[in-house]
Amino acid sequence: MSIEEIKREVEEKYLETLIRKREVEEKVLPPLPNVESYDMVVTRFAPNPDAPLHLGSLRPLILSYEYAKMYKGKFILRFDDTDPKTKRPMPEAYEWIVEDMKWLGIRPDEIVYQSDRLELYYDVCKDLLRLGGAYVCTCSQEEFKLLRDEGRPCPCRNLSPEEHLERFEGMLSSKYGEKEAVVRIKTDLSHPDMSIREWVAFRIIDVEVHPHPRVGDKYFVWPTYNFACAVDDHVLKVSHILRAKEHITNTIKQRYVFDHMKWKFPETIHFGRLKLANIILSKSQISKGIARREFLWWDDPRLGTVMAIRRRGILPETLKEIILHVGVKSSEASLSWENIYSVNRKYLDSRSNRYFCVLDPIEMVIKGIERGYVAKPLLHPDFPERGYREIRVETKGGEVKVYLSKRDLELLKRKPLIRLMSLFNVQIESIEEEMIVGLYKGESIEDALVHKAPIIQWVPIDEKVDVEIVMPDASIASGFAERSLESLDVGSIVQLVRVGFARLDCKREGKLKFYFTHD
RNA sequence: GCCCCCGUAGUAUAGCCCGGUCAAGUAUGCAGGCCUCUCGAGCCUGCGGCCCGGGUUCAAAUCCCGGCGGGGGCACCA
Repeated sequence: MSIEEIKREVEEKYLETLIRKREVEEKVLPPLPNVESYDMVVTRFAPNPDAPLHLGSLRPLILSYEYAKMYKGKFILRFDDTDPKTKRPMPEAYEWIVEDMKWLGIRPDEIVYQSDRLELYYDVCKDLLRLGGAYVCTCSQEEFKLLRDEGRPCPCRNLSPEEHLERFEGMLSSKYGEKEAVVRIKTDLSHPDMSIREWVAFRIIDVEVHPHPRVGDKYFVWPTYNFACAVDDHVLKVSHILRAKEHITNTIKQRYVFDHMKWKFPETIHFGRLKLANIILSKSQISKGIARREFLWWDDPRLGTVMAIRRRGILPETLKEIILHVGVKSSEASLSWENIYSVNRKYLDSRSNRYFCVLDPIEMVIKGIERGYVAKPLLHPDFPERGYREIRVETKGGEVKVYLSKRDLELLKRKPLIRLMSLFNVQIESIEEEMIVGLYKGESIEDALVHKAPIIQWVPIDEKVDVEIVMPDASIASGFAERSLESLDVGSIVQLVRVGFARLDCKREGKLKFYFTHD
C-alpha cells in the first residue's frame, strides 16, 4: 500500500471520528454552582459608562453572557452610573458600550440604568432604616474614622429608627449639604477590614456643580456602588454574579444589605484579573493621553479598548475564544498581543483574500520584454473557486516598470534571480538608490523554483493606488497597492501578501487607508 | 501597616475538591523539516513545567504545615 492509499483509507474510515474529536475539544465552561435552586440563571454585566469597553472588561462580560446562554437564562446589561462626581459617566459611553457588545454578538435581554432607579434605592433605604440595618450619620469624616478604627459606634448609630427616617427625609429635602450626612450600613464594628465597617450607602452630591449626564440635577442623594448593586442584584433576580477578584470586599459589603433585608445572596464567582502585557487599558491613562494629544482617540491602535482592537481587525470570535479559554480561574492571567494575534490569524487566514501592496516603494525597470502581460493571481491560494484578480503591465520600448518594496532590497542583493509573483522571473542587474534595473528571464514558475528564486509581490507603475497603513504603534507606513483593492468595501480585512493582515478603514482622496492587524 | 486571594513549560489552560490510570494533556511560543508561486496557512519532529522545604501515605501536582514569590482590597469610586 502506498502512502497515498493509506492516507486515503484513514481519511475515509476515521474522518467522522476526527471531526467529532475536534468538537469535543471545543472549550466548555465548567458548570455554574447551585443552578437548581434558581428558577432561571440570570447574569449581569455592570459597567460604569465612564469610558468605552476594554479588553479587561471582556472577562466579566463574555463569561456572564456565555453562562446565561449556556443555561438558556437571562443576561442583563446594567449601567452602574451612580457617581456623577468622581467617576462621572460619559454620555457617549452608554452607546459605545452597547455598540461594542453588539459587535461581539452580545445582545442583552434587558438594559437597566441605575440613574433611573433612585426612587427604588430610596425605598429600600427606608426599609433598612426602619429595620435598624442602616442609619443616617452626621458625624464628620474625621470623627467617624477615629471611632471606627477603635471599633466603637458613632453617636448616630443607636438613635431610633424614627429619628433616622426623619434624618433621611431631611437629606432628601436638601437639609444637608455635601458631606454633612451619609447613610451607613450597620456591619460588624470589629470587622478586621476597616473599609467594611459601617460602609456608606448614600451620600450627598452637589449636582449644581456635578450634574448627572442623564438625570441632571434631579437627584442629589446618590447611592454608592455597593448599595445600588446589592439592591439591583436582588430586584433583578440575578442568580450568579461573575466578577473579578478586586470585588471581593464589595461582595462582603453587599452581603450585609442582603442579610439585613433577609434576601438570598446570589452565587458569586470571583475570577482573577486579566493582565494584558504591554497593552494600555487604564481609563485615566487613556484620557490623559488623549488630552495631551499623545493618543488620537479612544480607538488609537496602541490602546486595549474594544473600539481600538476592532478597528485594527481583531475579530469578535478571537476575543470570545480567548476569554473562554482563560475561563473562571481565580488566579491572574497575563495575555499579550502574541496570544491574541495567533488566535485571530487562525480565523482570518481563510477569510482574507490576498492582494499585493509594496511599502516604501522603489521603481524597477525590467528590460528585454516583447509583449504586455496580465497577471492573474488567485484571491486566495487555498480557494481557487473565489477567482483571481487581474494585474496588467504595459510594455514600452521593450521595458516594463513596476514598484517593489524597499524592504526587499536586502533580499534582492543576495539573490540574483527573483520572481514577481504570478508574473515572470527577473534577473537583477543593478540596484541604485532610487532605481533597480532587471532583465526579463522568462515566465516559467518551474525555473524560479529550481533556482530558489524569492517570490515577491509587486505593483505596476501605471496601475496603482495609494495606500496608507496605520501601524500598531500609530506610525504610518505608505506605499502603493494593486488597483483591484479600490473596489474593496470599507471594513474588509485582507492579507497584503508578505506584509500582513490589514483592515480597510476608509477611502479618502483616492487613497486607501488601512489599519494593520498583525502579520 | 492591616485584611484576603493565588502559585502547572516563555505565555495561557487541563488535572487538584474525590491521592495511584500524570514518567503531567492541550494551545501558543521557540528550533528543525515537509508542503506551498507569500516571510501567511497547513503538516511532521523536537525543546520546555507541577515555586521551595518538611510532613502524612505503600503512593502527592493532588492532603497538611512552614517559607518564598505574585496579585488584590483597605474612598462620602465603580
